[in-house]
Amino acid sequence: MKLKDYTKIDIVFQATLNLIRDYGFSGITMAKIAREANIATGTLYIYFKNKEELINALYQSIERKSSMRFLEGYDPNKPFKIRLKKVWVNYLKNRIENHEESVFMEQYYHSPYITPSQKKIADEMRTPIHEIINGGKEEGLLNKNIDTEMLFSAMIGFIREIAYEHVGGRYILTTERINTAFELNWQMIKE
Amino acid sequence: MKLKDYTKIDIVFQATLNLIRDYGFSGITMAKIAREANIATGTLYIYFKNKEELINALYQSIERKSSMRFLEGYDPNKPFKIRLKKVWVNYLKNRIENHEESVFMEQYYHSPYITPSQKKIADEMRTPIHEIINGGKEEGLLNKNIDTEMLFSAMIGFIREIAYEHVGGRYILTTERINTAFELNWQMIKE
Amino acid sequence: MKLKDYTKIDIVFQATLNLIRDYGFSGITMAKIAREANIATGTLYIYFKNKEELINALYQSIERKSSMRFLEGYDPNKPFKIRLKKVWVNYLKNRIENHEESVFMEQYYHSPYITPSQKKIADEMRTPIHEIINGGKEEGLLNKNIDTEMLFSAMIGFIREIAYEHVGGRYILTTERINTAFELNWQMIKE
Amino acid sequence: MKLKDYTKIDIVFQATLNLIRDYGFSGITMAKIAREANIATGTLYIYFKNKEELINALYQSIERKSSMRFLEGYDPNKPFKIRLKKVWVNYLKNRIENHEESVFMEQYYHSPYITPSQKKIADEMRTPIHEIINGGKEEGLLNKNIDTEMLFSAMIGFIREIAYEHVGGRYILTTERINTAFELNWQMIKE
DNA sequence: CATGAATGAGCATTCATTCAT
DNA sequence: CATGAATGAATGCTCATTCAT
Repeated sequence: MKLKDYTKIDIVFQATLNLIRDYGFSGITMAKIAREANIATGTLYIYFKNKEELINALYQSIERKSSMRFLEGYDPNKPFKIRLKKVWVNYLKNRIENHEESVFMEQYYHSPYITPSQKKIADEMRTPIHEIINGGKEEGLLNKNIDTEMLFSAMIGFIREIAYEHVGGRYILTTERINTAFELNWQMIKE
Repeated sequence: MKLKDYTKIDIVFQATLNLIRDYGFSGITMAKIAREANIATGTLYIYFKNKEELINALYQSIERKSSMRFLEGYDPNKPFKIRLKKVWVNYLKNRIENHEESVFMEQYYHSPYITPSQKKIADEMRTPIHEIINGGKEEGLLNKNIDTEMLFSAMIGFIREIAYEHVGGRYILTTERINTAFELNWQMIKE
Repeated sequence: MKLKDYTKIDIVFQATLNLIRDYGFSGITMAKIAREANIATGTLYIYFKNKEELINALYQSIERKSSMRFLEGYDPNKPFKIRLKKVWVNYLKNRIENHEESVFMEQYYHSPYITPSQKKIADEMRTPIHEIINGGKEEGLLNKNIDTEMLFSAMIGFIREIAYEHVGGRYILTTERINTAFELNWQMIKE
Repeated sequence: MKLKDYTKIDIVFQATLNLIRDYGFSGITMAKIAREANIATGTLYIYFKNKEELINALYQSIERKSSMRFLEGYDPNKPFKIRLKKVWVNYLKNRIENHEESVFMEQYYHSPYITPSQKKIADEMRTPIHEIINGGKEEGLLNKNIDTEMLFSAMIGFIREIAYEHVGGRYILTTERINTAFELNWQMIKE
């Protein structure tokens, strides 16, 4: 018997992301996904009950992968600013190197596919970084008078924006510029 | 010559935005738009050659309207920080009060409907604010060593983020919080 | 505006019956129905929400039509045997002249399309004839010792069977044979 | 040579009948049959070339089995009426106890699966009973003036009808009612 | 033999667009 | 202008059949 080939799932995910990159979220069809993944349409339905489940599974896969990337190389013993910069740069790199995924995530959030429970999970994804910020406040390094949500938004929003500028070719990020950006952000949130 | 009923066009635009808010970009159909606007599907094709043109016209309408909103109450004679805050708050208010429009704009940017020429126009929409920033630099009030694009991103990204948090009900903005946020941003970019 | 053309519904019904006659109940598809009716597939969905509703509407239409045919030319003032023969012959003629409808009805009864409520309605369709039989019992013309259901079955089953034989070309009914058949049935049920 | 596992074929047949009972003729798929029979879809194709052959084989199996059941306990030495009643009751019992088979047979007869040659075989299945009737005529016990086909129809149609009523729960048959029914039929056809 | 993953033609249904009124 | 019925290509999905293991 031919065994289920689970690597096919990743091929399908990548095919879907490619199509979203090229045609947008509303341009994807099961037939296009199958063609891009070099499988038959029917095969898609072996691995996913329907289109909705494919999209949702892709979302969860990306969420899991990017969550892991945020903490890559994170060393809890290093000083706070070093640790924060690590996460900050990881997040920026993730948005740049996996730009299609980021685009997908944002479009998914405003699509009919997302369910309230998944929306909640997406929202909760932020808590690990909130905790890092709170840790910084406790160490007396971050401004305790500013709500964590606001400090978080200041960083996340900035990163998102410069990542988009970079990917769009309007403002290419160099190591120097990345360092500058982080310092700018640091000035903003530090005590 | 009798002019076309432009009010009806606005009704169609609003209907489309409502649907995108409720069902997402990929959930809209010409039939749904017509029903939501209380007209016949055929009537849509009197005002718009096809779906693509409807979407594009909606985009341009929103762009025009929001550009105007940015400079509402802007007084070139006021001091720089006042002027900047005016634009800053206008931008924030626009994102909150016309959230559907903002969602549409971002989804449109990643849809098959946008053309390269419109993408360019969308990108150029940023120049007025760039100019304000450059004015601030010339007055010696903003950090000249930081690229305008970066200062711009720091502001725009932050605003976008807290607007989303507010609309999503996760971090409700009060006048006080808005003031705090602007001051935070100001600390970041000022000389 | 082009008005809804309700004669189209009958054309669709006839097309469906033709297909069931030629390919059987399990051989019908919406595309085939549309082609046979000389309309576009999409048009079917203007008149029927989906395939199930089309089938159900066809069922109800046939039921209504055949109910009417049973009592055609029925004169309540005529003697009982004459009246019974009228209904008996009407039923036989209906099964022969509208054989496709009869085949459809029986297949429908054993299909996934029928709902319990419609099954009940189908069952209740028998009551008018039950009442005629009961009338005959009261007049002392039919055997009171035999359950109405049984007398009913004896007639209906016989008619059904000879109608099938006739349509299948195995035993062609002439007026004489029909008369003989009715007399046979009458001998069976009379007092 | 090892014989194919004929038990498995019977399991498949039973599974198919179950599904037809529950979902109707148009609701059966090879996958459902396989699942109901607790085997893999591929296995079905070891025993049957394709779906059509499976259906046809099921038909022939049922035909063979029910033919045998008609003459169960039939004793050619018994008096005619006893012999006729034996066959009559056997036929009734068969329709009741193997209701799914009966439903299948009738649906099959009006399906795209049946071939003209099989239709002929199905029609010829009636001859044994025709012969019994003719025997009765020769013994002077049945009405010679009535065509054998008509006498046959009067019996078969009646039995079919009361069997359906019984299975449908509308008119439950007891031994007494069965006896009454046979006597009714006998009155109708006897000399 | 047995399995069930893989296939792709075919199905029910939707939807942008046209057209008769 | 306005309508909504009509169209048929396209979509999501199913299913008989094949095939690698």
